[in-house]
Amino acid sequence: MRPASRPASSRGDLVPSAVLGLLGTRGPTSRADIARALRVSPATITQVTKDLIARGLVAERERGKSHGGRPGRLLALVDAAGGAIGVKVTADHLAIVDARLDGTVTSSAVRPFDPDAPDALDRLADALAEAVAQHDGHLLGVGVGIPGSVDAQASGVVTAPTLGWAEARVGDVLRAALGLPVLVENDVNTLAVAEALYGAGREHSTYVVVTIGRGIGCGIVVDGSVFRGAAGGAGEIGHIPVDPDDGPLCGCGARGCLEAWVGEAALVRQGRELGLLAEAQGVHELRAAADAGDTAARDLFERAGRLLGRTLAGVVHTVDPEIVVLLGEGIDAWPHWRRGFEESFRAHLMPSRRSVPVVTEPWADDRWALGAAALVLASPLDAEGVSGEQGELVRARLHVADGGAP
Amino acid sequence: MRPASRPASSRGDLVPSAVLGLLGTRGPTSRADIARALRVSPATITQVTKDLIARGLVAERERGKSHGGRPGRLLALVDAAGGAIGVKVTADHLAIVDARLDGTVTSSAVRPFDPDAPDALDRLADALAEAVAQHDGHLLGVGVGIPGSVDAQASGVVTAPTLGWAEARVGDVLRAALGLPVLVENDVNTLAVAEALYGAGREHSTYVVVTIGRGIGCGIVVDGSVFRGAAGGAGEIGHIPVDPDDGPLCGCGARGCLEAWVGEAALVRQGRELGLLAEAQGVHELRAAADAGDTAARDLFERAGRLLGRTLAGVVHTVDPEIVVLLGEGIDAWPHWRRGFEESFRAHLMPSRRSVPVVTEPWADDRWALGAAALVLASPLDAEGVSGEQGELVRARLHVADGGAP
DNA sequence: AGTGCTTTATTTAGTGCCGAACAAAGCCTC
DNA sequence: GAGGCTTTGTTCGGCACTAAATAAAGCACT
Repeated sequence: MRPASRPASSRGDLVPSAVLGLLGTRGPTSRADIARALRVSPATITQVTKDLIARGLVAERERGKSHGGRPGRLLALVDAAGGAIGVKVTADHLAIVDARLDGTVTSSAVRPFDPDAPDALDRLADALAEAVAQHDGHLLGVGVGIPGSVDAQASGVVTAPTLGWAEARVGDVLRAALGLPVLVENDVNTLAVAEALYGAGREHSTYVVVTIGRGIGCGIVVDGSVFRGAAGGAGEIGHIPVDPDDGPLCGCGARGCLEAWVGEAALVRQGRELGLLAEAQGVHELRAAADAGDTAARDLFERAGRLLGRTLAGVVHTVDPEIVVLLGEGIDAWPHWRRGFEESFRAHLMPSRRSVPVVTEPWADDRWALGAAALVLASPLDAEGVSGEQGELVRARLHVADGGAP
Repeated sequence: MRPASRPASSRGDLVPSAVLGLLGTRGPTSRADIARALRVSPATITQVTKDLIARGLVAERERGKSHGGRPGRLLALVDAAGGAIGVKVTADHLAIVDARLDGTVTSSAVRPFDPDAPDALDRLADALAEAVAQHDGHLLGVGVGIPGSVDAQASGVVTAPTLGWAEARVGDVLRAALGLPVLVENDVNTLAVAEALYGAGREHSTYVVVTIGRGIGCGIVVDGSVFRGAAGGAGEIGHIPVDPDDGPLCGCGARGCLEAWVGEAALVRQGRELGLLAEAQGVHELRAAADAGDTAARDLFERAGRLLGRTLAGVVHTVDPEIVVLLGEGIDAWPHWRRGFEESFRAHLMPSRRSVPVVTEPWADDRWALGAAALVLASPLDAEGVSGEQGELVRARLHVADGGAP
């Protein structure tokens, strides 16, 4: 039988979680504003908040401003009602953060990591267990960002060539070891989720988040939630073919992928071929050369920008986003990419699309891990059930919060 | 204020419409099967069908087969409980069909049409009024397929360069003239909707529908409903840049668009440049030459296939569909495209994506217009509210069906 | 001050849908 | 054919949410 055309729509009991999530991300808000933001009736908000106040999760604060009528009573979380651990897994290290509902990071750590080790998953669990033990307060769950494909956030079966993992049951192992809800997602998608909570998502509902760094990635956000494709593999724009004559071999096995031209390894290789870099030098030195005015280095970045611009024009035609957000550990070289990018990108867009905004965001080292934590912190807002059963568990934990009132 | 992160989710009252839509497209079905297909509880189906039977819209039929237990009573629409008019607008003609809920076409017509005429919209309304007058039975609404961008199905503001229309208020004009619900959509998206109802949608929920013909288009279906992008412009893959050195000028104003290489006009132009076609000859003769074994013509199609294959590989990486469906008035030449396509497409896919199925569907002249009609016929199944207020009106008309019982 | 207007919050009656228990109707095995 | 198993369909109590009416609280005019 055909899969039902309508996705269960998981009715019921979303509003209390949504209210908590909203208060966590937006701060004090009046009942009327909550009702409008969540598109539910004011009556519902009255009922729900009455219950939340009785349970000690939410409290009334001062009066808000009048907008021409009776001013609202602001409601706020009693306390940072929950936190989450986020981890980004890479080929050589783990980045781990402890974050609160409002997106502030309370602690941050980096650990060496060998994904090829036979007990790699256990080591990952150990590192997370340590972070969990150090956490102070009520912990909602653990988010994991993976450079690869994840079948579903809730199950967490991972296939990641760069880590040498195939069908690794990351979710199951970590859940068993930690006894907490665990959400696993492609690393770029975690950034897209974080962006939806704390970044572009505040202003827009449909956009793409493009990462520039070791690889080229893309998270697609549609109506406020991350679009994953049929098997969690949407947004792999690093492997869009960009060269008619095949081009360099990519790590994925195909030829002429975008990433094989403008990924970090490709840029370094080109820099060495041009004699710009010595053996031990990397992309950092390449950028320094361009900063210093080296025309060969500048041309190199400019070519990369042109290629990226042309490719993103295709992505924009396919997805039709409101805006494009650029991010990633390579973003500090963007001024050099930009010259090639802007011209090529705009020239290849159809007129109705030509003014789509492209914005860059500053980058911080813990950004990947914060994205993973955001996965957990966003699940109360996840109406479509992308986070599945594990999201339910996070919501359940949010409800039994021990309060922690002073 | 930021647009709410959750799309209203339009609670309530969806099930009766969904039941009618399901019975219309699937034929007689037992209550238990309906409940499973719609993912609602059997209790709800009992209640809803009781009401529908009382109102004369649905009737019990013979017993079904036993699946090891009590056999179900099949339920069916009392009658083809409604029909819809669909029209496809092109630069030189209108194709109009009258279709029933199950997708059968009861009448079909083609009228000359000049979209540049100052009263073009009134002429369109006249042609549709005639079709409406000729319709026998209960009419649910009118669907319009447009080769261009449509802001939203329910409002129907059209920007279509090929028709010379900018911000044309197609929906408003037709609604005023016809007094019926009118849904307007990009023509490729109407095919995607039809596919969701009667084609690939029966087996899959996330896929892309690619049209080959005058232009190259793409409808993206996600979880059973059409993905439109931020402004209804998603899927414009005909304007993905495919040539690093700019390439031929496209109708959209940019250079090197896919469509400028493999659209019908481009193929004909290339055929003429190669001396394969005389002045008055077109793509039909080009295909005939390839059929007859002309190697130059064959190479021409093969090159087009390679280019399409490479581009679609990029689309597959971006969207991650379960399958790719090929369609369109140019599909009869597919065997010639295919040689170039298959090799190029597969070679540029990453391993995990390499086995994505590509299927072609037979083409008929009224297919575009049937797609437009499907827009209306699908709106009872439209849980996400893509069809908006006009979809509500279609549902309302479905409910007050005059029955027409024998 | 008084009257109206606007916005916020609560109360009340009602609806759509669900879960669980139960009844009905066919196959199976002994 | 008697009971058991399986699947279908119904009943009933309950819950989440809503619309509409009402109260409450501020501003803006006279």
